Amino acid sequence: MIQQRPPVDAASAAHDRVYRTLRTRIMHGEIGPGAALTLRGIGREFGVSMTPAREAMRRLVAEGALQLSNSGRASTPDLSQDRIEELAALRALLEVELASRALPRAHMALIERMHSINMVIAEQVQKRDAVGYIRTNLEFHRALYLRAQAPAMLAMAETVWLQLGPTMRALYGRLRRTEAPQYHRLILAALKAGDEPGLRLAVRSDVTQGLKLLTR
Amino acid sequence: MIQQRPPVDAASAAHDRVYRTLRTRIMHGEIGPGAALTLRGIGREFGVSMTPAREAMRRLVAEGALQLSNSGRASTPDLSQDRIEELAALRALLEVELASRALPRAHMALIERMHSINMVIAEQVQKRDAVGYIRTNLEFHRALYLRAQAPAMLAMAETVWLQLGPTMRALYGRLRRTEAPQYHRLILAALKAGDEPGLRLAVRSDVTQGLKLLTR
DNA sequence: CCCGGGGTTTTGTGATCACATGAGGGGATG
DNA sequence: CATCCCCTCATGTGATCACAAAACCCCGGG
Repeated sequence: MIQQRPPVDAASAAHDRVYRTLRTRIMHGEIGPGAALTLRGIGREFGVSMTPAREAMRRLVAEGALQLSNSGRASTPDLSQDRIEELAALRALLEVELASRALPRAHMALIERMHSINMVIAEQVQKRDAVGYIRTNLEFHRALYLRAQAPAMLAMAETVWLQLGPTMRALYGRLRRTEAPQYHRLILAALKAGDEPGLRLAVRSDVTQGLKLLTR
Repeated sequence: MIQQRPPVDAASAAHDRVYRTLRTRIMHGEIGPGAALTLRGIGREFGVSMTPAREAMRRLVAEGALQLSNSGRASTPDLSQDRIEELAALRALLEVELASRALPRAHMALIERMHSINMVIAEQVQKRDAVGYIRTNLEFHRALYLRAQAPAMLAMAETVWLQLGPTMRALYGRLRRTEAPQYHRLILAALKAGDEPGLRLAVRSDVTQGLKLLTR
């Protein structure tokens, strides 16, 4: 067989490329809940052998982005009601803290950038673009949390997003809304005012609102 | 080569056995910060090839139990001061919530079990058994948090424990204490009294006390 | 005594293969 | 028409190998 040897420049390793692509796909809700993934299928799609595909899959399983059946088959998780509520509670816990830590460092440039991101969200809601909505919504939150200077905490929050990805797709897919999330405006207002209690409440409301639509 | 085929009974898969063993070792502080691990070394120790060793290592890296150098070498993390403080804050955030959720379900049998675990901790402090101390201390906390019925949250807390494992070893190794942690008594008292604010404060104090010894 | 250079060894990455097992489908039987 | 069984195929697991690069070591020069 032809053995080509691409450079192993850390970030360009095959397993890492596969991992990042799949991770983004799952986090953004491009894959619905319960979808199955196979090692040879992934390998075929990315033009690699089973080895890097397996490493990427293991990593995603470790982060909760994929579930393993008792026979080793991997699929995106189909979360129970309890699990969804628990993950929403985790989002609230982590993101309220992140927002709180970011508040003193949130200058006008950041707020303006978040505002423009929110405009994009409004467009995507109009266009019924569920994946774009999820991606841009996460971008909105991440822009704020990056200012918290708390990488471990942000990583944990992203892990929760990852676990909720496929479920969020199912949620927003059936959602019939025509305007951007109301709580984003509250978040922006609290940031401008330097109002920490208001910010905490607005973030908590924003991250738990989606859940409400699933439980009823 | 001799190809022996052990049963693949899910939990008995080689990569899983390697993973669980290493995870326990790291979480309990049996490995100091900055220790390097090699795929062939792990394979040799567990009598397996590089393949399951690699999967176990990747999984541990994904959970933050191991760091990857820019050339792919794995080692236990040597945490910066900021990182330690952040992880301590995460412990506080998660474990206070877990304790709070466990409180209504904490009956007398649990409290007695936690009390007896605390006795073991006192013994291990006497014997200067750092690893035993860490292990039993985690057992104390886990016994309580299991009652919270929040598996995702507990998993996150354990991930934080895992990242702090090697550092905890370094910490308790240099610690010269002769009695069990004072805040455990406060936790037990608050549990008996059903005092939620007291419990939250006691847990927060307990998980952040160790940090204080590192920062001064 | 310190520092750099070159050769050797170790190490991670990815491909390929053998094997056992679980899943899926088709046909026979009630 | 439903149900169960068997056969086939697909899939995960683990071993082994080739290769490139990083790490290490030892020695010579300053």
